[in-house]
Amino acid sequence: MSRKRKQGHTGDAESANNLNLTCKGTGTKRKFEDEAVQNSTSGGRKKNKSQDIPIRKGAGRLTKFDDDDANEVSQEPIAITQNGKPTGASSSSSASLQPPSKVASKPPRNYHRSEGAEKFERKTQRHHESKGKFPSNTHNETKHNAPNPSIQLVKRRDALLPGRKSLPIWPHAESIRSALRKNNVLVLTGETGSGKSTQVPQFLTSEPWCTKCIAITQPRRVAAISLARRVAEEMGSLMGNQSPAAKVGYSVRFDNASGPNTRVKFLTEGMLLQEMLRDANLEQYSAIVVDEVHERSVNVDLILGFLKELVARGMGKRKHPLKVVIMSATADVDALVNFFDQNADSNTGSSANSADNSAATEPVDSKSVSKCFVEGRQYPVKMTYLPNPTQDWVESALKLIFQIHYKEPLPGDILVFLTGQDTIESLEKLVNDYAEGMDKDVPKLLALPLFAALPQHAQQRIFEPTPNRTRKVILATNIAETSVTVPGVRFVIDCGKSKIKQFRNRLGLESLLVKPISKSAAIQRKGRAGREAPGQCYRLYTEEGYAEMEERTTPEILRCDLSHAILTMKARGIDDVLSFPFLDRPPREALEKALLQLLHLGALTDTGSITESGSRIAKLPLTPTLGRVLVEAVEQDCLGDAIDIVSALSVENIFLNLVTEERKEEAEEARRELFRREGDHMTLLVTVQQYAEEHADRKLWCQKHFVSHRAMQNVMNIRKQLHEQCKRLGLSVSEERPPPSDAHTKAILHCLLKGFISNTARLMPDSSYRTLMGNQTVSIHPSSVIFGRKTEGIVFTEFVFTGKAWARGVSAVQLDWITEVVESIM
DNA sequence: GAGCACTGC
Repeated sequence: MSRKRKQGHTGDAESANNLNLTCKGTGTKRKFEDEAVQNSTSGGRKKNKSQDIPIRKGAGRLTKFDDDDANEVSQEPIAITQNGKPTGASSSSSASLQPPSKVASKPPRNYHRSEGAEKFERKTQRHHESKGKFPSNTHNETKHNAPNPSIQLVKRRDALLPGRKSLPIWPHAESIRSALRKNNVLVLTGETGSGKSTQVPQFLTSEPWCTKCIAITQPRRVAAISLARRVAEEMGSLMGNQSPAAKVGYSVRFDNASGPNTRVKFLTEGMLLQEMLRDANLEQYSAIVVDEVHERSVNVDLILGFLKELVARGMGKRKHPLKVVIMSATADVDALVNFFDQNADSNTGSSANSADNSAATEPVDSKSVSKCFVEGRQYPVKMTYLPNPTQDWVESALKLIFQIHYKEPLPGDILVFLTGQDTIESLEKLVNDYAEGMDKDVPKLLALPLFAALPQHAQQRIFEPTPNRTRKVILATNIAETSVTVPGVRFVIDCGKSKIKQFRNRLGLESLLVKPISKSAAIQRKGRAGREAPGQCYRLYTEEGYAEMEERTTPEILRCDLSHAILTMKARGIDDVLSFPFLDRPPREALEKALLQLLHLGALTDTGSITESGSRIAKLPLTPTLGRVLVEAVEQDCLGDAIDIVSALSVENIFLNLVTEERKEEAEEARRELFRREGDHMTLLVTVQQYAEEHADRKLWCQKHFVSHRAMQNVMNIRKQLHEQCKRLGLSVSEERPPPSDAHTKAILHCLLKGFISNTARLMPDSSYRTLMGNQTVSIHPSSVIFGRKTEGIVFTEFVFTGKAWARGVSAVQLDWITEVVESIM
C-alpha cells in the first residue's frame, strides 16, 4: 500500500470529527474513490494490508452455522425451564458454538490469513474436527470413561424434551404424520425458528411406513453435522459410526458417520446426489426430507426433479412408497405444490389434504400433495428506509452506525451487510477512525469483519462475549444471511446489494457482479435483527427501491454452467434433458451449450447418450472438465500425476499471496525450486509431490515455501478420495511414477487439453492471446508463473472476467498439440 | 502487474 493512500486515510479520520451524523446530511468530506455499486472491479482502492495474505478463494470454514433449529432454542426467551435455568437445549446449543477457550482468550489482531495466522487456524481446525468424534460436543461427561453412557444419553434426552415440546412445530406433529399417511409428498413451510429440521424426522421414525432410514438433506456440511449431533442427543442415541445400534448419523464429504442401523441421516445435497447415482431408487430410504429448498442450489433443483420422477414412477418393488417432505422457509409453497402435483394427476386419485392448522380455510386444489405451514418465532423488526437513494452506501452505513450507537441503549449489536472484502475493510477502518474521536462517556464500538476468506479464528471473534460498555459492529458479506448466525444483533443495516456470479453462455466465462438483492434476501437480512429481541432494520435504499427488487433471488441453475448438472442427469438415465422437470427451466441456449461441452469432452455421444467415460466422470467429485482430465490420464499412463494436479486445482490457491515487496522477493526465491517453466500445472504437480514426500515436518515445509498448509491438507484429502474413487471405477494408478521428461510433461498437458480444449489461446502478432474457440482476447493473469512470457499457445483451467478477461492456471503448449486434440474431438 | 460473494462432491 502506498504512503499516499495512507495519508489519505488519516485525512479521513480528521474529517470524521466533523461528520454530520444525521441520515440526511451530506456533509462528509470523504469521497470514495470507487463505488462497487457501479462496478465491483474497476478502479479498486488499494487495501491497507500490512501482512502477507493468500489469494482469497474459498477459505475459512465455520464452526458456527445458521440453522433455525439448532439455534432457535438457545435464542428464544421461552427456552427457560421452570427452575429458572436455561433448558438443556439452550445451554447445549450455545455451548457447542463457542470457540475453544484458548482461541477465545487470545485472538491475533490481524485477520488476514498470514502464515502466522495459518498456524492458529490449524489448531482451531483440529479442535473442531476432533469434536466430531464424540457423541456430544457439549457434555464432557459423555465423552470419556462415562460410568454408563446409555444412562447419560437417556438423561440428556429427557432433559431436552421440554424444550422440544415448546417448539412451534411440536403441535403439528400429528397433522404432519397423517398428511404423509394419506399422501406421499408434503410441502412444509416453516419459518425461522420453527424447529422443522430437527423435529420432522423424529416425528416420522415410528410411522408404520417408515421401515428404513430417513434422509434429511442440507446445503452445508456444518449444518448436516450439527443437526445430526443435536438430533442424536434428543433421541438419546450415539452417532452412527460409534455404535452399531446408533440411530442417528450424517454423511458429508470426507466424513461418514452413519452405521447399519442409522434411522435418521443428515447429509449434504451433493452426497444424496452421489447416492442416487449408485442407488437409483433410493432403496435404503423410507423418506427423503429436503430442507432449505428456498436456497435453490443447483443440487436441490436436481434432487427435486429426480424425486418428482421417482414418486411418479411408483418405484416398482417397494413395499411402502417413498415419502418426500419438501421444507422451505419462504411462503412460495404453491410453486412447489404444483411441481409435485402435475405428475400425481395420472398417478393417484386421492383427495387433497391440507395439514395446515393455523391458516384459515385454504382452497384445496392439489391432488396428492399435502401442505403444512408452521409459524416461526421472530420478534418484530422496525423498518427504516432512506428518504433518497444513495450511491455511497459505505458512507451512509457509517453515519447510521454512529446514529444508532448514540441513540440506542446497550445491549444491541449492529450487523451491516456489505458486498465484499474491500468495502468491509474500508468501513472497518472508517468506524475505527471515527470511534477514536468519541467522547469518553459514550460506550465503545468494536468493528468486526466477517467474510468467508477470513481465517477461522478471526471469524470466531464475532462469537466472543462483548466487552463491557461496548457495542459490536459486524461488517459482513451475505455469509451472515444464511451460513452464520451472528448472536446479539438487534440492528441491521442492509446496503441492498450483493456480489453474484454470472455465467455467460456465449463466452463460456463467468464474472462476479455487484447486483441488487431480491426482496426475499432483504427480508432474510432484516430477520437477522429479530432473533433475540425486537429489533430495527435500516435499508440503505428507498421504499420504492425495495418495491423494484425482484421477488426472489434468481435460482443458481439459471445462472451457472450446466454441464455438471446435465452430466448428473444423463448418468441417472435421463435421456431427454430438455424435458427434465425443472422447477425453473434454464434457457434452451444454456442447456444446448452444456450438451455441446459434454460432447466435446467425450462424455456424451453425438446422439446425446452417455459414454462409458461419461459415467465415470459423473461419479468423480469433480467438474466434468477435471474429470475428463483424469479419464484421459488413464490412456496416457499418468493418472497419478493428473490426480495430484487436479487435487490442487480443486482447492483455493495453495500459494500464499504476498503483499510487501520484501516478502514477495523472499517467496520468489523460496519457491524457485517449485516453479516450472512449463506453467502453473507442472508447478502444482511439483508442489504436491514435494509436500507428499516431506515426512518430517510438512508445516515447516509450507512455511519455507510460502505455501498454505491448510490448503495442502485439503489437497491431500481430495487426492486420497480421488485415488479411492478411481480404484472403484476400475481406473488403475500405476505405482511407479515415470521420471520427469519432456514426453511425460507432454502427456500430462495432453490430458489437460482434452478437458480444457475450449480454454486454449494462441499468441497473436500484437503479443496478445486470442482463444481458439471464440477468438476472444485473454491475458495471462499476473499470478501465473508464466505471466509475461510469450509462448505460441496456452491452455488454462480458469477463465474469469474482472474488468478484463483473465486466464488463470496457465500452461504453455505447442499449437500442433492443440490441433491434435481438436482433431481427435471433432 | 491483478484482486474474488457463497456453497458442495
